[in-house]
Parts: sequence; structure tokens; C-alpha cells
Amino acid sequence: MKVTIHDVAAKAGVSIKTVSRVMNNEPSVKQATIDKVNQAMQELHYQPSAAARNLASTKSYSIGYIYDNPNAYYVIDMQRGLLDACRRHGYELLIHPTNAKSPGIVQEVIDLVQHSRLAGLVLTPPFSEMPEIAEALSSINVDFVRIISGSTPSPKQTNCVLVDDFTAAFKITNHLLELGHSQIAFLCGDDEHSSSGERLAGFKAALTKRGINANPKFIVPGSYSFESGVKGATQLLALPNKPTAIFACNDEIAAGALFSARLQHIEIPQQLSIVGFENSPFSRQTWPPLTTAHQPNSTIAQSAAELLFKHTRPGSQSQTEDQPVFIPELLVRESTAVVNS
Amino acid sequence: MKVTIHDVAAKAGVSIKTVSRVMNNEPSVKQATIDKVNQAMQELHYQPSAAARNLASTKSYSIGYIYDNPNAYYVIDMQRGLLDACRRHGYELLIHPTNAKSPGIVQEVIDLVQHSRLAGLVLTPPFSEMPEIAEALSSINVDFVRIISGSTPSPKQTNCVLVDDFTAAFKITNHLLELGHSQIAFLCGDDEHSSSGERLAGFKAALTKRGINANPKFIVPGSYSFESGVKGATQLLALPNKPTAIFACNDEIAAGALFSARLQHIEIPQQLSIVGFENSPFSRQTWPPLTTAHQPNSTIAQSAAELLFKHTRPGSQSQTEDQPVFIPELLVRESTAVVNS
DNA sequence: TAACTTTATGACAGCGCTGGTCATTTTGTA
DNA sequence: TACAAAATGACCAGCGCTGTCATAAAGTTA
Repeated sequence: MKVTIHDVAAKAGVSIKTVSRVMNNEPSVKQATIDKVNQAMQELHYQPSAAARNLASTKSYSIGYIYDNPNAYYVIDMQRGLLDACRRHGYELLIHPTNAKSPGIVQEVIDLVQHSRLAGLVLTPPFSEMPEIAEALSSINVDFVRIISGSTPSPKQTNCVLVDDFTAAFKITNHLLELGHSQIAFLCGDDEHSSSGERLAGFKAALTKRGINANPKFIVPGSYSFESGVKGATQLLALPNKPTAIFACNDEIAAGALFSARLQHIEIPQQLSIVGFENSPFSRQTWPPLTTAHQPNSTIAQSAAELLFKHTRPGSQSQTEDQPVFIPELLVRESTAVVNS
Repeated sequence: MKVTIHDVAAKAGVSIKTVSRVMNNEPSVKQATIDKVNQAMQELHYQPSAAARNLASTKSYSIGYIYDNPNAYYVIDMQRGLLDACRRHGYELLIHPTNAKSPGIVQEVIDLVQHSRLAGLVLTPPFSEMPEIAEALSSINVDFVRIISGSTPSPKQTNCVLVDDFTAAFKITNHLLELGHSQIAFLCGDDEHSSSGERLAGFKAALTKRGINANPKFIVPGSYSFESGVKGATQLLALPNKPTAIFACNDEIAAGALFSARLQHIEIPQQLSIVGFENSPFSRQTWPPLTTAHQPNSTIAQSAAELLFKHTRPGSQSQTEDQPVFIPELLVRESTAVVNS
């Protein structure tokens, strides 16, 4: 019925303490024993009780995920990845949607951590980019992993999982360049999100490499929303020399741009190519479906959780503090075509 | 530092057993004692250890939300509502995304409940409509609340929160009728989801009331997906006598229908009106934005959680088993217009 | 092969609380 | 004043796990 550590121990023919050792990958366990125990755990579908571990141990077995992201698909994917990692390690996940801009946010986070005795926290934008949160967490000695935009592991930014928006944007831009476009506009996301800056930098780098210098009028500030895409594209398409392609900082913006183009009876992709970023379901449900960059959010989340567990677990000391890097991949669909000059 | 039940007992000058009695509001405790203990708890900022209680007690202090819904916005809204209710009552929320069609799903749910010692479960479609889940849960004596499609509280279906898809669909159809449409087609969602049936029934009822009998060719089976919408609409628009309006069972289907119409250069809403259902963000990000029905998911979720707590708490016995009913509201946007005959 | 050092494993006591069983004290009532 | 009823405490087991320390198995040396 309910399988406990005793069942596993019995099945593996060892003591419960040894099972515990394996779970916590403590040293001094023979490989053969580890295998035996692992197999028993698998066969019995054993799941350690977080409650019991929390009670018995000084350390805690739950981690938190704080978020304030309007993109539900992103959040759901993150949750799934975190949950998977947690299940594997017998941790619990505490989700905490909140408002990042609330004045008492730092205290709120501290209270949450202390009250729920969290082992650590996973932070995504905007929280991962708020220095005050990182400071507060450090000051109360709580582990956390940040998922941030960046291309190169830096020794200063430890405990991070990087999403290489720069390189992905570079590749997307190259795709456009290869289709013959040179008049490419860029619709920015929110300034506060560094992902927007990274993507813009990748965009510019690709242009520069081809000897094209970006037309300043083609770089439109905005935010990560459909509305912003509509507005930005409308502005661009009113220009005397229109761009032949638009790089939108995410799929929602791209969908907005698409919308705006439609309003003006501009055919996509014949008269205008549009690319998005993220591969959110939106990108598949526009007409035409968007060329975009796929971000493996669930995998990224898992990786973040694993990193957190590694911190928390003194047993498996990581030699070098590694910072996984994920590069979103170009996904060509029907919103881009050879330039029509 | 950490204050336990012993500290409270000492401060209040009673035994730990009495403190425990107060916390669990067991009978046979004098009011004066209750007050003394409560005061001690307050002064010490005592917070009972959820871990210890969960471990020691047969009852539990967390509820679960099992879901398998491709619609991330729906899930996020539900989570938020549940979380709010949990916070108010000092419960924890355990989220469990899974695959409803997996063969071992019933066992999985049972394992989850037993392993995590859940006080109860909130079920949304498709789980809320799976009799085997309800039976399994009843058999192991676990409380649960189902969010289901239905218009009238039935004494048989207890512990339910109802979403009145019938009435909402009736209203939407009326909107179309008022615009002069009589040739209205219906794109169904999944057969298994009763919401699809309810919406279809509401649709038919509205037609019947106007003395129109639904053309059987205009009722197209399908599923809750973009692809299904594309397919269904394509089929409809190939008919010799095309419909002048399409009622899609949800926004995704509607988006697919929109897509299909676009492919055939049919102008929306001039040549064809399309309505969706749900008011998901999709519906705002199509061109044109969809007329749809808004479902207050977060509020519905809160209501479900409250109902669950009421069950769980023997203290506040509800006189009549109430079944809250929510009616999604018509939201007119630009995908519908007066019929062009 | 004895003597000794490592390594691997097990026995056992708790973590903070609940739930049960009785014994005891404090009330209320006739 | 006597007695039943209500309120409280004392005590124990145990939830499922971890931490500590003792012990057994394996490896090493002379």
C-alpha cells in the first residue's frame, strides 16, 4: 500500500540506514549496494516522504518557485520541469505567484522562505534580475538558482542557468539575412528584461557581421505584449522605406505585428517576413504560423532544480561551479520567405 | 529560536496534550484554557510544524490539484484561485500535472493522495468527468470537489461546482441570431468533455426557440484544438450552401476556423462571423479578436476549494449541500457582424 | 596469517506532533 | 456532603526519516 523506506530496505536486503545513505548520496556506500537499492526503489515506485525528511533532518526538502510572469505557457513549462526534478529527488515544490512590483516584495519572499522552511528557491525573470532579491536571499543564507539571459558563464554570476538569447537571436537574424533581407526591423520587449537586450545585441551582431548597420528607426522599443507588437509594427509600416522583415522579441509581439500587417493588407510572408521568439503555442496558432526560436523551458527548469539540489547537498560537491547554457533553436515555419524586392 | 508545542505548553501552564487539543479544536476544553493557550501561541509566534502534523496525524493539511489540460491559461487561473483559498485557510496546495489517458491513472491518483496524505482533491475536466476517478476516490474515502459543466444543481451530483455552459452557449447563439444569422454551424470539442455537449445543447436550444432547426451538416464533430478548427471550418466552407456564422466550441477551435477562412480569402466578419468560447488570451490575439464567452476561472477555483474545506472541516457543517453555479458571460468583439446576405 | 587500518553497514534514539488509554483533578449538581 | 460529569494530565507508541555511534566486512601491511 504505502511504500516506505522499510519496504525498500527489505527488498534490497539492507538496512533502512543504507537506503537513506543512497538517497542522500552519502559517501561510503559500495556501488553494488547503491545499484541494489536504486533498483528496489524503482521497482516499488518508492517516493520518500518529504514530511518525514523535513522533520528528521536539519535540512529541508522543499524548494520554492516564485513567479510573476504573464506568460502562462512559460510558467506551466517551468513548473513541470521543476516538478519532475523534485519528484526524482523526493523534494516538494511550493509555487508562489506574486507581484514583483509590490513594494514589500523582498520581505514577502523572506517570510515565505522562513515560514515554509525552504531549502532553496528557483528564480526566473523578473525576480532573477532583481539584485535586492538576491541580496536578501544571500543574507538569510538561502540557496537559490537564477535563470537568466546570458551567453557566457561568468565567475561572478554563480548559481545561474543561462539562456543564450544572444546566439539564438544571431541565428534567427541570419535566417532572415539568408533569405535576402537587409531591411530588418526589431521590436523590443521590456527594457527591464535583459532577454530583450540580449536578443537585440544578437540581432545587431548578425547584421554587423554582414556589413549592414542597423537603421536606428528600425529598432523600436516596446514591451512583451501583443499590443506592443501592434503598435510597433504599425509605426514601422508607416515609414517611407518600410522594412522587409521584422524580428519580434517574442511570439506575442510577433502576433501583434502580424495583426497590424493584416490590418494594412500586407501579405505575410510575401510582402513582409516576421519572426518571433519562444515557440509559445501562439506561434503555431497564427496565420501563417511563426518562424521562431524554441526555448526548452521544461528542461531549463529541471537543470535549475538539479543545480539547486547540488548546492543543497554537500555530498556531491561539484568540482567547478557549472553554469548550464541553453541555446534556443531556430524553428522555421511559414512567416518568413525570400525577400520580395 | 524554534518554538515547539512544549514551549507553548510551558508558557500556558498546561500539558502539551491540551495544547494539541486546542489546536485541533477537540471537545472538552474549557474556554478559559483555550484562551490561555491561544494567547501563549500568539505571544510566542508559534507555528505548528506542518511536517510533524502531517507525519503524525491521519488528517492532512494540504489539498491537491490534478490536471491535464493543454490550456495553460486555464491551469494558471485555477492555481491562483486555489492558492488564494489555501492561504486563507492555512492549507498547502500540491499541484500534479499528469496524463489523464495513461492506463495507470487511477492508481497514480490514489498513490498521490495516499503518499502525500492529501485532505482532498480539486478535479477539473477531464478528471472531473471520469467516473473511475470519482469511484476510486470515494472508495479510499478522500474528499474531492469536481468542477463540471452543468446548469442545474442535482442532488445526485454532490460536491460539484457547476459551469453553466448551456446557458452561456444559448446566449452566444442568441447574439448571432440577433445579428441576423440563421445559417449557423457548430464546431464541437472533444466528445469526452461534457462541456462540448452542453454547449451544443445550448446552441440547439437557442435555434429551436427561434424556430430554426439545425442543419445536421452544420454540426461538425471535433476536438478542442486549433487543428480541429482548421479541419472543421475547411469542411464547412466547402459546402455548397456555406454557413454565415460559425460557433466554435472554444477559442482554439475558433482560431483554427479563422485560419481556415483566411486561407480561403474569406473576410471575417464581413463574409463570415466566428465566435469562440472561454476568453483565453488567444481570443484577443487573433485577427480580428474573437467574440467569446468569459469564464471566471480563478473565482470558480476559489469556490471549489472553499467547498472542499467545508467538507473537510467537520466543525462548520453545511446545512444544505450547495452547488455554486457560474455562467460564462458573452463578450462581443470583432469577429461577429450583421449577416451579409 | 596476524595485526591493523579503512570502508561499509547496521542498531538505535529522536525530530514534533497526534491519538489512544487511563488516572487524576476540577467542576457542577442534587 | 456526596457523587456524577467534565476537564486535564501522564504516558506510550508511532508517523518515516536522519544523525550518531558502534560494529562488521574488506583491504593492507609486515
